[in-house]
Amino acid sequence: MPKKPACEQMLQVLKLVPVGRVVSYGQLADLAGLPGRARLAGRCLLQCEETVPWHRVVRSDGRLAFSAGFAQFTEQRILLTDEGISVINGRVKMREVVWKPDLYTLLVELSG
DNA sequence: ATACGGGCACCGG
DNA sequence: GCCGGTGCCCGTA
Repeated sequence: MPKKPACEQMLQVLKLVPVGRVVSYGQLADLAGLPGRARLAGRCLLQCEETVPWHRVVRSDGRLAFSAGFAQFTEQRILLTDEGISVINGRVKMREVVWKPDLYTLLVELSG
């Protein structure tokens, strides 16, 4: 795994999250080799300039990070719904939609 | 048992 | 210090 700036590595991982699946901020950080940096993951998405599936990132308990009533909350709900992920009471059912990547495959994809 | 929602500790930038 | 696109504990229903 080549050494890269933290945000870039997390965005790399994020791009691999398949349609219809989600990851938590902490999971994204973990997979990027930055355990315990959940909030950093959120910051990366905020500052991110390229196009990434930001809507596939939610809190570890399934709640959307944005507060209900904010435009981005609605946007995320719509994007997720379009992918077949139902958002009820501002949260998704992690048991059903969380991404569980095969770590070996992930490593290969990040390397080459 | 399970879901909802409030609240606060955590940890960089 | 201050401030988050967090995590997770805990009381309720």
